[in-house]
Amino acid sequence: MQLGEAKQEFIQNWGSLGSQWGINRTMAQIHALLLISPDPLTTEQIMEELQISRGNTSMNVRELINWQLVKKHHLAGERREYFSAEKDIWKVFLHILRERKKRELDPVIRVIHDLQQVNGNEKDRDVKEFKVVLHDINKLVSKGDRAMETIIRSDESWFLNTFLKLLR
Amino acid sequence: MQLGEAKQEFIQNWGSLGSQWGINRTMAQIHALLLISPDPLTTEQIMEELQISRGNTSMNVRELINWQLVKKHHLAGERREYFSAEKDIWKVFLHILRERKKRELDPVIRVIHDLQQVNGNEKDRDVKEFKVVLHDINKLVSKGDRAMETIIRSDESWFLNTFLKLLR
DNA sequence: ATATTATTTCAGAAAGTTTTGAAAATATAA
DNA sequence: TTATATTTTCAAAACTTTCTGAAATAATAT
Repeated sequence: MQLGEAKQEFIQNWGSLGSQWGINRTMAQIHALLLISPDPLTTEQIMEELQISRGNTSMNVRELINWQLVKKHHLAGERREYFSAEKDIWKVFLHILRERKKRELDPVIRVIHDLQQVNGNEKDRDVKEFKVVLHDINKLVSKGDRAMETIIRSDESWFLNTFLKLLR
Repeated sequence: MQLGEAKQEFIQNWGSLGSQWGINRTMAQIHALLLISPDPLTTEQIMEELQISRGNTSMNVRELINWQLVKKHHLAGERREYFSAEKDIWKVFLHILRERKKRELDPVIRVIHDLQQVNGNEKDRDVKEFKVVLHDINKLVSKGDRAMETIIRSDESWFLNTFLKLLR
């Protein structure tokens, strides 16, 4: 397989992986493109490579910057902005984990906590079942939350060497 | 807050959590409804509670059964089928993990492996960058894969007691 | 066997999401 | 300042996914 073909394949796959996990396909494709580019790219180059519009590029690059997966470069004597991706794949993973925890897990934890305050007679089967399920979910989610916190705070070597060797 | 209201809230939230993670909203809502029902429900009851069509109910219940999150009951002297959800939340988590690994991670591992066979001069910056990125992704994904395998094979008590206490 | 009730299927409709592209805003150059 | 290059915004269009509902199929009862 030749490089151009392999790059295309990689970009398409990264894109569909993203969309299966609720991340905009184009956002994931731009990320893939920047990941495998040795040098930062301009908006124009991204548009050209992925055959997408200026607006689409602008919106998704901004979102990638919010996720801290991509950063802007201002080159001396250059009007255009250049963009590059974080290349350390462990950091990429941590940024995504942190962002999704903040956007999704944290709100869920709040809702579960509120719902556990439901009024009702404990002898009522419906109330009992509801409380049991919420209690169990709360226990698991809290543990997941603590695990994520630990991973987010830890560095790669700790995680890979200590945790994964243990799991083996 | 009263029970009815709390149930609705829970179903809505479970549904939107699902859709953020690429799982059909209705499928997640049916799952939520069955999770908090002390007894199995009929198609009719699910349609009524969630205000959805027969077809939609049928398709999503089948999908939940594929994921092993829901099972059918045939009651003696009853023509209709009843459905209930797996209540052990750790098992729910394992079934989802197993299913998504099989459907998404496993194909990605194959693609990454294939793409690493790309031809090209190592001195070419593009080729070099591409290979480095793929090598790094492959390393991380393989480790994630092994971690998931271990979790899937382990039972609750092992995981919660040994691993999570360690992470604390 | 036929009738009755329940379930599944799937084409078209509805709803939701993403993308375009032109206009507005912003930034730098002359 | 005005001109030119670049980026951002957002309404409408295109695309994707999900849902409906009626017809087909299946299962049980009479």
